[in-house]
Amino acid sequence: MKHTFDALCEKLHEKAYKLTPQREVILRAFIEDGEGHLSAEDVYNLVKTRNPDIGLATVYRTLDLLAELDILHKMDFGDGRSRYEFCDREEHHHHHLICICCNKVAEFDDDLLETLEAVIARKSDFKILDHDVKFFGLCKECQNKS
Amino acid sequence: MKHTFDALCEKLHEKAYKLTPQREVILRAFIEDGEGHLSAEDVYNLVKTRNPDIGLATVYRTLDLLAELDILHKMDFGDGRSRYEFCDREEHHHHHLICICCNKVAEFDDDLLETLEAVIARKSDFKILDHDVKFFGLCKECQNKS
DNA sequence: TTGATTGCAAAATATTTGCACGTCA
DNA sequence: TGACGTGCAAATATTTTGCAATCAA
Repeated sequence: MKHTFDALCEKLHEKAYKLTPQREVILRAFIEDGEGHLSAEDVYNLVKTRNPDIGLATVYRTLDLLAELDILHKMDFGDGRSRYEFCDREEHHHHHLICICCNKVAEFDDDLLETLEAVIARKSDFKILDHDVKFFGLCKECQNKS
Repeated sequence: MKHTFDALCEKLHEKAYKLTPQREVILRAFIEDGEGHLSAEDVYNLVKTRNPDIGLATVYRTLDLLAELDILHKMDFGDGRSRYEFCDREEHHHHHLICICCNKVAEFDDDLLETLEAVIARKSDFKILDHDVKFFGLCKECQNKS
């Protein structure tokens, strides 16, 4: 928790960006939120309780910044809005299980995908830098709904 | 090619939908286009040469319809617009390789992912119905640019 | 005939940008 | 102090929707 702020300060300093209350409170929203997968509007609403004057544009700009600094990872679950979570949780081997019934997003850890990346690298001339793997289906609760 | 139209007619009939020139010409755009991965605007532009009076809203409505009929598959490459390709090409084991430099989309066939799905099904209580796998990186041309 | 379908324009949604003002370093 | 950052409103971009006119079955 503390080290996340320290990392922010350091990375901001490196690129001559400034530490502002808005940036701090937005990062705190992610630290305090257990769920992850926050959208810009989610963050905006969380942050407004502590900082009612913050603008939505600032939230967007800050999320971009935090993604550029490799603190947050921007992702897309196909519902028309971008979502963000901490990069370090995205250690390249956790995948998202998206329930098409209740829209909950669960996670699954696995590194089998590295095998697939190795196959692709060998068979094609494509240099893989990142991947995005989503599984759509029914979560436990929705399976039992009938 | 012919069978695609027949499939359309049959599926339309089943649900009491009508076969209109607009629907026909939009489907034809996909048949005649080799590349695939067409966006609504791509389709609109292709179709306007034969049917200059068509409206963009009709294109959107028809793409939704064709997706509902399992003729097209709606997908999202994270560039802020939806793209569509024939369902039968999406036989659950071809993945997309998206170049982060030139935005070209290549494809890669593999069924290794079925192994991963089996692992997930066994270890979690999630019933997988579909998946979406994208790899981001540099295509051959862009690797040789710098 | 008649309900589905269309084209148009307006609305909705998510995100970005210009700009005057404010603030961190 | 001065460049960076912010809030607001307006602009974009994509997709959706209301509605009167049109068309397929």
